[in-house]
Amino acid sequence: MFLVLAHRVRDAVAAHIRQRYDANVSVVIEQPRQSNFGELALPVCFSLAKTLKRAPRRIAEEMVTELPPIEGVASFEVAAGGYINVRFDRGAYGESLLCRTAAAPESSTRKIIVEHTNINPNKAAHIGHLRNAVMGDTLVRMLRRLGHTVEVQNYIDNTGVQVADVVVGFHFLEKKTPGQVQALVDDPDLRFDFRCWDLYARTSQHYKAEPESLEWRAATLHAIESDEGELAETGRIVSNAIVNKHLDTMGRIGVEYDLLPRESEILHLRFWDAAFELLKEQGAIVLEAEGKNKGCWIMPARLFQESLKTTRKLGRKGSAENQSEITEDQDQDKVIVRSNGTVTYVGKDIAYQLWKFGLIDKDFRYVSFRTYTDGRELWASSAGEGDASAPRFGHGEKIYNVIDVRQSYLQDVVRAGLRSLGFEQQARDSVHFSYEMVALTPRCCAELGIELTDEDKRRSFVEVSGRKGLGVKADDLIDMLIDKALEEVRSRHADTPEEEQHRIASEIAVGALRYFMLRFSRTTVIAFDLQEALSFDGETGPYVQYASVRARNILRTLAERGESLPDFDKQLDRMAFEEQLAQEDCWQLLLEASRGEWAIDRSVTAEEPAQLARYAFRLAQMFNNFYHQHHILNEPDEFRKTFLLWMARFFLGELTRVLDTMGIPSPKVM
RNA sequence: GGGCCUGUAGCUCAGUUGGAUAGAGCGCCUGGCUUCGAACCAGUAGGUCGGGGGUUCGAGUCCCUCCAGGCCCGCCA
Repeated sequence: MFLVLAHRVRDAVAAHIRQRYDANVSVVIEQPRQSNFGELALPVCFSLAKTLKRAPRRIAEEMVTELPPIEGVASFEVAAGGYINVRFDRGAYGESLLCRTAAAPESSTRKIIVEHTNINPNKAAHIGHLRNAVMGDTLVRMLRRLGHTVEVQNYIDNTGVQVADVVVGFHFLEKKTPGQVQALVDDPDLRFDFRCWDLYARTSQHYKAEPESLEWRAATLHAIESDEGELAETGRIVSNAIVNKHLDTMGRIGVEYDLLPRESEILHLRFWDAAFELLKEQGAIVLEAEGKNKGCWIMPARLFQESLKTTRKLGRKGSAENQSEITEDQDQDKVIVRSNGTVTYVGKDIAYQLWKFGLIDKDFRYVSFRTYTDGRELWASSAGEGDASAPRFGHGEKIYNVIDVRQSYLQDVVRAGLRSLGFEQQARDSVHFSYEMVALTPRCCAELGIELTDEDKRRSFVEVSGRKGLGVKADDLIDMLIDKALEEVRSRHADTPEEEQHRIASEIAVGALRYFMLRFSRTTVIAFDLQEALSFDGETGPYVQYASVRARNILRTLAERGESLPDFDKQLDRMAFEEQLAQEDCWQLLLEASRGEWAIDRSVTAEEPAQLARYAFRLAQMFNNFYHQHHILNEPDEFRKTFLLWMARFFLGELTRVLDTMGIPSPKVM
């Protein structure tokens, strides 16, 4: 509703300005700094002042008297140096929310692909992976809420060095056969992914101590790529088992996928060959005849350096000066195909990105990988037969790649690849949804018994490292959150059955975790602090969940007292809202609660999920305040009580939807 | 050496394409549970927005420069 009205005002004012002043300026809508200024603020007169060469305040005064009436708007006011503040008709606004027929968003045929999680299938997931998955999953939920068709892909690099190193550990260090590794996977008393976590660190240490053992890695990589022999078999066992563990972990926090495209199929179905031909034809890559890259197919540096400049906000001032900086420097060229004929990681990524847009004449075959409890099917790529009933994947029109910021350079190269193939639009529609890493504070390391060098101890944070085994496992963190929540739940609801207690604790844990991962903006390094992450007070997921529980409690207690919920449609009308909403705190809460869709829209446009988290917190905060001031069930005035009950119910519905958009459950009790 | 990001209250962070009196949480201090359960609410204290220039009606926000910190720049993935 808020969004509808805001757009109506924007369009009406823009039309008025075109007609009256013959000027075409974009009408920006802001939220006033102070709530008593009104519901919308228009700074448009400031920009208009430049073209009209008149004082902004004068223009505003003139415009306020000349603007035609707009449905739902009560008044316009001039403020400060030339703002136009807009006040809504409260009665009409309330009434429109009463008989709201949640207009289903127009579903578009445009498909958006979001790729996220992408964890190497060689060890347990850690907290950095959680940030990726929560951010990606929230983006998906927001897009779907806005009516988009979204396909979620979780890319599995099952042929890379990371998997190879764990295979090396099992085969060469522990002398285990594929059968013995499979036995470890099947052992119910063993966390296979935790076992691999340690083994991976051990193998890395071994390489350091005995560099000649790196031959094992080369042999294993080769075996995995050709998919022959015991090493390859162990590789399949490891990666499949770990992928399943990752899916279980993500399932705990409500993250699901549609497709697992696997690197093994990118290789075996020769996606790269198709992409290679295209790149050669278009001259995007060239065969280097001499120098350090002799015998390699390379992408010249100027391609992605120029591409960078066009993507970023138009170069600096002197472009001539900049031109000279782009030199024919071989050091900067990016090798795509090695001199031995094998393709690099970026090359495969370009091929994959082309496939996602439907730009190469190749497709995977698909097999079902698992069925989620809600009945949704998760598919995986396959080089074999494939299932004819699989849906059509790929062919996206916009692609979000949720990958941490350290991959920016490679993502730029991928985009440059598209651009030099002439796919300008697709390059623009390839979004690197980047985010900063999750690091550990020295204090956190100390609490977890992780040894640090003296140098690291002096830093404000330490990077997570799988090779060093340095990190916090996702499942460990989730377990800690559940334990802490369970303690609280037990002390508050001693009579509740244990199973129920555990369910509530899990919901609170998920809320705490997902909110924590969302509340920081994407460019902020999260210096992970255990105590901070385990907090349930203040700006946290449980705080927001608690507000919804309070609203629910009011409605439940009403029923327990034998009173029935009033028939709001009959008892409330425009006049009633006008009267009740004259009270400022009620109006402000209602207004904020009705802004959910607007918040989601803004969050997607700004490509910043943290904005939605902050909106949810602000809304919860306002309700907690409201809750404290109005003792709804004891309200003596029946009419007012009806209104307040409606407010509680409306708030509950809206907050629940926003929480759901962030993948945060709304517990029945807390 | 080049590219990107960050610097705002004691700590952790927001700050809406330049706009009205710079905000929140935590922590500290004070007050509030016989209530729809306090995982809460109210209040106090706490700021040269890293430093210096510039652009204009207006700068935490844009430009330049310096300082500090982080990430990336491989025939690894």
